[in-house]
Amino acid sequence: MADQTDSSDDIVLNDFLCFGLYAGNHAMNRVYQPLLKALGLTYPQYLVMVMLWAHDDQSVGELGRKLYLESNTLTPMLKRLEALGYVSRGRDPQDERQVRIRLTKQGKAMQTEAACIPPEIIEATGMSIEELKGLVTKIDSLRSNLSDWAQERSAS
Amino acid sequence: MADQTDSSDDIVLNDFLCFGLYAGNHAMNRVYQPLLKALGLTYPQYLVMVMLWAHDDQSVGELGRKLYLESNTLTPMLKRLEALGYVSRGRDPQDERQVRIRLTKQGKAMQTEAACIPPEIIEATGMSIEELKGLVTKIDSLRSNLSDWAQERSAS
DNA sequence: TCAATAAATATCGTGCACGATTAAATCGTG
DNA sequence: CACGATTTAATCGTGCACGATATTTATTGA
Repeated sequence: MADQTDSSDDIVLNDFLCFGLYAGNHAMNRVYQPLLKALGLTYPQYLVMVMLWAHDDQSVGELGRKLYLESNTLTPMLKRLEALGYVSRGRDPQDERQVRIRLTKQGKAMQTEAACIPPEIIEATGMSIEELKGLVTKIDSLRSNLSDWAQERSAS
Repeated sequence: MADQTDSSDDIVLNDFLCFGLYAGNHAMNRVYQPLLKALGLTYPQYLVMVMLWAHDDQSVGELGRKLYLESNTLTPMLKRLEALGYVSRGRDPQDERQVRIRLTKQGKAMQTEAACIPPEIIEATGMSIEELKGLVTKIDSLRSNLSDWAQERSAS
């Protein structure tokens, strides 16, 4: 009985954890929203742009693996980004199955406009860089564990 | 110049933080999904049920304040829970503006079925109770800071 | 070679999230 | 009492997230 805590405690803790992520994500969204409105981007669209700024010319699948999203979510989103004039979409001549996403001139130019956002977010968190680094590590480790568990689950 | 770290570091850190919450939330969703499918609930619906199990008979507004959601999200969700037979919706006779949400017999009964979920989630996190407690505290503190910042922003 | 399989993307339907707006009930103050 | 302001839900439109399925291209193996 030393290796297991009180189960009612587990319930509460779990609820707070799942809810914490849920609410934390929403709160982050709401901080980003006014900042992104100036760029005409939504939060998920911004994440796509961040990925492309880091590494231009990626396939839908590559973006999906990094963002943990699939084509059913990405395709419509990328079409919107294309309609906004920030990316181009085109089949890869070497493998016509793939669609390659590239930044347009306008999309590249946005990176400098967006540079003002991260410092604002850091400030909004009200945490020190050290605290944030620790939190990022913990959350990523949590995400990784959860992903592994879901993976094993679906395999069985 | 001692009070500000390298700004390029900030950019990376910020991107990882926002993305961490985003991806962590998704991962949590994906762990819950197969468990909740047995109950016929979605993740946000489950959160509503958790709130009602803790305290039955709440108004839409009360639920919204706890879940950080508003009627535009809650009303359709609560109607679905009503259609599923888990809650009832009715105007408060004392204040006809309010709609009170109550668990049905079936909704109350589900609590015992759902009791098996939290321990599974705890296991899926692959973390110790102490680690989780620390993480929950940190994330909630982050959420609180972000909310305050968004609040001040919109006020100005 | 060519049919079966696999891989990559797209489509469709449902449910959440949220800004903006609307409608109804209540409250407050003259 | 009356009427404007406030509170509470609901409605509408758009975009994300995702399960299930379809479509197209590439690969593999008799």
